[in-house]
Amino acid sequence: MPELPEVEAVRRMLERATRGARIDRVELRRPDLRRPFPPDFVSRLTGHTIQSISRRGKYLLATLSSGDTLLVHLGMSGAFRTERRRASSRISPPADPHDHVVIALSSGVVVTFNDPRRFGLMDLIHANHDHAALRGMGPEPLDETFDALVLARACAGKRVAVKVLLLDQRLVAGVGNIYASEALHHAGLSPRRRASTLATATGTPREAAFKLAAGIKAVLQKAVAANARAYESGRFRVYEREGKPCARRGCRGTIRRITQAGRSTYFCPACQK
DNA sequence: ACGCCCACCTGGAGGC
DNA sequence: TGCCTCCAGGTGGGCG
Repeated sequence: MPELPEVEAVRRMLERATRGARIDRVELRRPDLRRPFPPDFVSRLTGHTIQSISRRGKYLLATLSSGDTLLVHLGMSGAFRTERRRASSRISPPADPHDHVVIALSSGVVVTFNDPRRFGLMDLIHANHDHAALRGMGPEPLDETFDALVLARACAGKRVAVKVLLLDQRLVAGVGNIYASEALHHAGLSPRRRASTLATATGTPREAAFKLAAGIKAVLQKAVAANARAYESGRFRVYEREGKPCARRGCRGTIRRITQAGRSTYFCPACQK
């Protein structure tokens, strides 16, 4: 469940479950996810302590006592679960064929990474180095560094539909297909609108840029506060609500689904202009 | 640089 | 029951 709010919920869970514990054992059940694990992956994790878990966009970063950072992306279907180690076995049994990585901690907690589609990613970043995946990533949408001005500058001159541009992690980090639709609905903007219409030619924000920046912050903030439980409860305003009435107060529109850049977009033609 | 398309991989849902 | 097609929340490479 991997857009910013879902990744943030995973971060909180992992931080509670792993912080301060030493990695006693790492088991790779296959040689790769989306890409192969680095050759020294297991040895560079084993014996080191997890100091903190942070997040950048949709990436999780575990800072280790060695100075290395474990980088994780959940892809489309990646998930972590944690459990107390069984007294009888050193490591949890291979219950699921998609349990690809099993990490046993000194605390007795076992962390398992499960990912059926295997679009996930794990890599190690050496101390004081950066990583190609994080280079060029846009600002955190919930930081003050992200606002209408930043958004407008990124939109200026772009002919692409604004919804498609929102999926570009170089513009803003962590927005995916669900929250792109939700943010545009919140802002009352059509997903089909050209990105360039949010800014003047020189990148000065128009009214729509203020609305969209606020919409992105509002939907993400709300989802983070709810610990990203909206997906399970189906509590979105437009996402997967094709044919249902628009949830906006006073709007009599019906939610439509269209395809943009090969992905589903949901919106209300009546109140999103 | 930009915008578009496709591939990566598995599983679930729905049609016939 | 089975077989087919389509769809899914992400990313990145390649093409014109």
